[in-house]
Amino acid sequence: MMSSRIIDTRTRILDATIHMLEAHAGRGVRMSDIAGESGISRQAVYLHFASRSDLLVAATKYLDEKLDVDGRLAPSRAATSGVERLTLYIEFWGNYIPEIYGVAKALLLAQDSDEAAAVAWQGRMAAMRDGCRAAIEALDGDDTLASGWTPKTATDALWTLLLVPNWEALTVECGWSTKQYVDEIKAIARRSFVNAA
Amino acid sequence: MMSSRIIDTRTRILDATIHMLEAHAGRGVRMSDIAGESGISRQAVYLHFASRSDLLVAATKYLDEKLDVDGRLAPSRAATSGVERLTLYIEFWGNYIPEIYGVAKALLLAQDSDEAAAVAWQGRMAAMRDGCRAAIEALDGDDTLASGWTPKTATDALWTLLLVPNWEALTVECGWSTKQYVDEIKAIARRSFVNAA
DNA sequence: CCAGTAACTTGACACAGTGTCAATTGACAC
DNA sequence: GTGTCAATTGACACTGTGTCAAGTTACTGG
Repeated sequence: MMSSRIIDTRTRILDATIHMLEAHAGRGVRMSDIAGESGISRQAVYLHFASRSDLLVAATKYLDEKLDVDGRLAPSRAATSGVERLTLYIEFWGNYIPEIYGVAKALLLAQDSDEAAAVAWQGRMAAMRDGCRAAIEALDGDDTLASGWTPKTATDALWTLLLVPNWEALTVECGWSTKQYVDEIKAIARRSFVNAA
Repeated sequence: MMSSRIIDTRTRILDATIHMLEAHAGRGVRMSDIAGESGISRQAVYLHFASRSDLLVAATKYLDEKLDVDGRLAPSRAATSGVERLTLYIEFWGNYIPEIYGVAKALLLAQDSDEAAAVAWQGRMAAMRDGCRAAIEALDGDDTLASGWTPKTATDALWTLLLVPNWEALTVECGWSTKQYVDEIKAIARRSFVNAA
């Protein structure tokens, strides 16, 4: 079979990409580094991915599948109240970020030179926003959305709160554990978005 | 006097840098673009700044002076209560970000290739953190710091809340006005950090 | 077993951007 | 007028991305 070897190499490149980005926090990883880690020549990478950003985008998609993003989202989707949904969504995302951090950071930094990377990152963040919207709308449906918010503005604010740079600041810079991060963000979100009533 | 022309050119480069970065949101601005905008040759820029990151760092310092960052900080420093200090600091910083956004973003993106840029940005953010700490300590001194926080964790959280990417998300991506941003961040901060008592 | 095909290798090169160097020009100061 | 220093010009080294062409290896199907 011809495709098995193709897929194999492709997968090896993706695994190597993720490994390198994870190890170097997404900074300063070159195509030649990834090729070396994959055990193939630099040029051969281009037989599978058109460009660096193409590879980065594919790596994020691959990671989402590998980490079973849909499976992990199931608990929050099954929540029976708005508050529960909000809590479980933060729980999911807060524990997910550390696993995608390297790739996310690389995509974030590639925005400088590369328009395609910027678009791809925005797309990935739009998906995360859907989860935020669902949680806020669940709150709104329960009449437990704190006063002063519209569903749109509350979604904006929750989405922003959960952005990767915030996780980065609190854990990498301030030395918080992921558990601390999750707990505090939950507390801030509850105080900000959930009506006391 | 010989130094007047030197300073003049240096200043022209800094103004051109800020102008270009502002106009292009900090993305894809090259040394040759800055030189062109300054009306000098690309190589001449290196007579005044050792490297691109050196120029970016100098531009942020120059901007801080030009925008009179100390003068703008005076109101929050003169606050007579912790709550007032918190509010006025958010007011200051929230209105300051849009003016430094281009340069800030460029420095942020330069982190990829450049270690010096990363260090410089962290230094600038450390300065912003001092303002956060002062506000939190003022709250703590008034016994109005919300329960569940230590001064350290509250400073971490407030500092993170005020980071540039959050302003970027809410204004650039979500379409909020700066006034909206300032008001909502104030509300979130008050609900999160100020004791109801 | 042999022919063909597809992945991969190697070496070369184009291109963009940063940073350096040397020789030259031009202005201003003493 | 002569020296000094900013700035110019042209050339070049270096890094990283992306492309191309020619050759090699390995598997596949007749």
